[in-house]
Amino acid sequence: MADLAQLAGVSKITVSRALGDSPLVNPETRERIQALAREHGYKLNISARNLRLRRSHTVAVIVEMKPSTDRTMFDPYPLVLLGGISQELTAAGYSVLLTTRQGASAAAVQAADGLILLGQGAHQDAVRRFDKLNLPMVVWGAQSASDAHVVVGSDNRLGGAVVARHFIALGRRRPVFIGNPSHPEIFERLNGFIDALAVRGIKPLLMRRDEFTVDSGMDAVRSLHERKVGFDAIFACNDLLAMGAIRATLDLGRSVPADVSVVGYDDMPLGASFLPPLSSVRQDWQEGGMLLARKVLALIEGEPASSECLPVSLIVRST
Amino acid sequence: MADLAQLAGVSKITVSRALGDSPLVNPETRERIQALAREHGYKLNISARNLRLRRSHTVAVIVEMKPSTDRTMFDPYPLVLLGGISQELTAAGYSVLLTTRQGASAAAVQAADGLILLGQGAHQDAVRRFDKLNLPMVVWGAQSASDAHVVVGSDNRLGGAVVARHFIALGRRRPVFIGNPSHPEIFERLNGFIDALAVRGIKPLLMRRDEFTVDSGMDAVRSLHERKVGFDAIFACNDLLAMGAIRATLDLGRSVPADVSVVGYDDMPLGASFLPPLSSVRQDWQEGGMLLARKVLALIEGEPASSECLPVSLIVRST
DNA sequence: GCAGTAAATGTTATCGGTATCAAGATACCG
DNA sequence: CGGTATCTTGATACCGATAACATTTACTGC
Repeated sequence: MADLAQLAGVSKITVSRALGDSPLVNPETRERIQALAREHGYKLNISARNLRLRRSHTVAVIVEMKPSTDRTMFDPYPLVLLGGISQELTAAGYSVLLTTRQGASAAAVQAADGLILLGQGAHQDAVRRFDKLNLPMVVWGAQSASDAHVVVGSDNRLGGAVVARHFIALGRRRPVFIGNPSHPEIFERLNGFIDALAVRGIKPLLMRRDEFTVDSGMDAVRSLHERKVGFDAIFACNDLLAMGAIRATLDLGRSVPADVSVVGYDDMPLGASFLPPLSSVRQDWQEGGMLLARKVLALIEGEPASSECLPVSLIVRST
Repeated sequence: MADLAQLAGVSKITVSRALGDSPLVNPETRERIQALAREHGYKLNISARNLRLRRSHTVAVIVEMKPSTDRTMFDPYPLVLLGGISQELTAAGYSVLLTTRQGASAAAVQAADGLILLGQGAHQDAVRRFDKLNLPMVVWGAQSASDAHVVVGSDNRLGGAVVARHFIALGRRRPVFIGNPSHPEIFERLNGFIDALAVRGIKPLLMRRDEFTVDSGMDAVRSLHERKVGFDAIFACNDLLAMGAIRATLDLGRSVPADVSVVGYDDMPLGASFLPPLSSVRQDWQEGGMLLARKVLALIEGEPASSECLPVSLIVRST
């Protein structure tokens, strides 16, 4: 910048102002300097600017990424969140620093202006850990009573309830829940499910399954059959599990949806093409991501931001 | 840091060295200073360090993200690339700055030490654009003759050839290719397919389909049927297309694989659970990501790095 | 006892921008 | 014509770290 100043015959600060489109500089001077900058391929040193402004215009997004078949944030679906976040932050002139839990100690995270945490961890441990950084922070996941921070998530409790009511309307009496309720989100779905069924005095059966795969879903239904447990409705907390459950049910010679109703969760694109087309609870990840981004930005600007729960909708197809 | 220095009764530079575990400071002093730093919650200012060291320890990853049903880098599968990249960079103490094409003008990208470009764009336009930044750059995608930069990609040509040989071994005579060859990678697959078939004097039929979805695959096969075109093998350049193709084929009353062989691409997890279990070409995205990361790191360190082509393997299941 | 060496710490300059305040030039007012 | 407001530009300091070189201290061997 000093060189550029000399070339233009002005001072550094004038160059700085010219490049920043400050109204303080004479339009002619500005044009001249900007032209010179382009011509010489001048590029601003972002680190220097960050230092001076005490702002990095960067938000760190921390994902939980375990190399396992367990439900990870790097699985296809929650990732759309990232798309929403990225879109919104970019529009506001911010950058996204992508980090994993392990890598979050990497220096650059500290330089971020804000933090978005995807998945608060089994026991909020992640939340506590990053709270120490003392940065504006927004968390994606299930809300809990004791939240000191801003949480954005979809209404898992409602998701469970909607499915329960659907089953009730169909006259189902022996519903089964398949999934792993040790994930806070899943736990909420289960609770919503249970509570809404309780209104009619129905108690669902919990089939705990840790893996969110087709095979796991098939296995769950086979296991029900072996144990000679009757059931006429299945709420799988993920579409893959639902697909597996449907397949196993059909294999057992029972009809879906005549004998057994099945509803999945996430409404993944493939679900509509599944045979039979899968009914599922849809949550708008994209919108969730955008909301997360807007909330951090607000916090960064010193404005208040509140937790928020996104609605979900039941997509009824053929199961 | 100045405050910390005063607290410890030493100079700033000693603090800097102590926190950096420099062997130049007395171990006792170091301990004392580090303890003080922890106690007072001191955090290094990364921007200042970046400025001084002229290094950000950050690599920008630029993805192509269009909000469309077209094959985007934000689709589930290529995203595993990001996992590999992230893992490797994190291990090396680097951070990942995630950017989209549009957002790549965002300041922070310039501060990166290196660039990873996922998808070089229809006509290498993206490559040229980011070349101007004059940063160490590595590109994921298909190699072309005129590459001035480092390209890492899986061997799409081999992928096509492997499928062709598979069909030949099965005695197939009328193969069809479904996909959109305007993507460089797909174009390579098609070429490998064509060339390997040519050895036996077989010419495949190209069914151009722009969307990589189940519906699109079904549509392709129906269209073949309507036009009364005979076929006994289908190579779909993506698993979803393959699934759709299989479904439509079965709907037409023909058997898979007795009448028609079908092979997909990507070997997505769901493929194995599909009915019938899908044969597919597998590429190791994770490994690709790690390789990309290692190459940029090498370039950043001033070491040479060469383009590389990852092997693929045909997973034969039941189709 | 003293030169010589190693260990520990300090002084100063610097990375490349921007905020603050000051100042010169020009226009406008009564 | 002095005084004030506006426009444009500049000098200086500063953001918070580290590199290079300087200095002090302790210890060694003869």
